Amino acid sequence: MSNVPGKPKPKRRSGCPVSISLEMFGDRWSLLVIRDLMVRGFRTFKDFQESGEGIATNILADRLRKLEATGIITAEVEETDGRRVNYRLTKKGIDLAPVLLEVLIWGARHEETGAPSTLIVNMEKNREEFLAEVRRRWRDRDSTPLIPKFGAVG
Amino acid sequence: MSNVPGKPKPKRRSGCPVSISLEMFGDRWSLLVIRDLMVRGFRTFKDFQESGEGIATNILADRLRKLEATGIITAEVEETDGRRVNYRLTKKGIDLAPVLLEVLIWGARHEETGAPSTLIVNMEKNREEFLAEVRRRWRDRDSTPLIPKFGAVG
DNA sequence: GATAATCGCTTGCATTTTACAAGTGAGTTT
DNA sequence: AAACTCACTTGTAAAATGCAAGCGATTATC
Repeated sequence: MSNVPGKPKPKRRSGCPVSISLEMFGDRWSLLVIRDLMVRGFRTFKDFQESGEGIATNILADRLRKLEATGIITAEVEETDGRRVNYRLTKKGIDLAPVLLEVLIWGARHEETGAPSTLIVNMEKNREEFLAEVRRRWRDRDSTPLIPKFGAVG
Repeated sequence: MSNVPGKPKPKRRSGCPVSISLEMFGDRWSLLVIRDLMVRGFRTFKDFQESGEGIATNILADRLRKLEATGIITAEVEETDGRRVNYRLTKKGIDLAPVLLEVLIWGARHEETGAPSTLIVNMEKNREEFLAEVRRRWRDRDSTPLIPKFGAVG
């Protein structure tokens, strides 16, 4: 399964894990979709559309397709309603929880965000606890929101 | 220093720290520049150009400008050579180390990368130690590379 | 059982961003 | 002062994004 020499197929910029990761979710939207699946209990296309960030439907469809292609999420039609497609994080996807948590902490610390500082301080102090809860909810398919939709800044 | 009410300046998509963070470095290149400043000892425009990832010079110039504008890096002309501009991470910039580390670990775990697995396992086990070294090097302005340039996959 | 909603998209088009190649000007070396 | 290095800028084509509208397959309502 290794690259046979002479095959000019290197679509990757480099072998660096950071670079390879960024090729999968290094854009303005992918991590937001993952965030919503992870801590807001989103499951459907419509959920994302109405998330308030204002993602265009074609971009959303494109991102969902790509995230599925890279094995970060799965998509399956709901049994009880054939219109609905349920998106879920895979193990690979839920493993992005530490990344998301660090991004969240960094943003909250260095920018004026809508997140209450007490909540952030709490998450910083109890990183592992927070991550454990995220993972538990994923295992249990528990879709009740863990983190609220932060309001506007100020 | 707070936003005066009535000013219609909300260019931000939402108050979520993740969203705000992504507006600053959520693209294919910014985190690579930060990575190179952080663990490869890069300092100049030319360093980035030759990093092997193949960033175009206009994009690089744009990213450096934006990262400076958001306070993640600083740029100053070298005293001993007026042609050279030295880029450095600010405190805000070095605080992205945990984000980068988690992205690195995730990529190495879930994709076939050029990073030796022993190195990754080691970093996973000693996250804090690794971060402490990154911070020490930043404080001391120690530019010797901490992590090598990973080769192609395979 | 026809009609109207809902859901998850797709399509067309204008705008923005990116990629690629070449060039420029300030500063330095020879 | 000629050649060279460095950090960009400029022009142009290609690709990605944003926006509005539409569409086909369900499902709910009358």
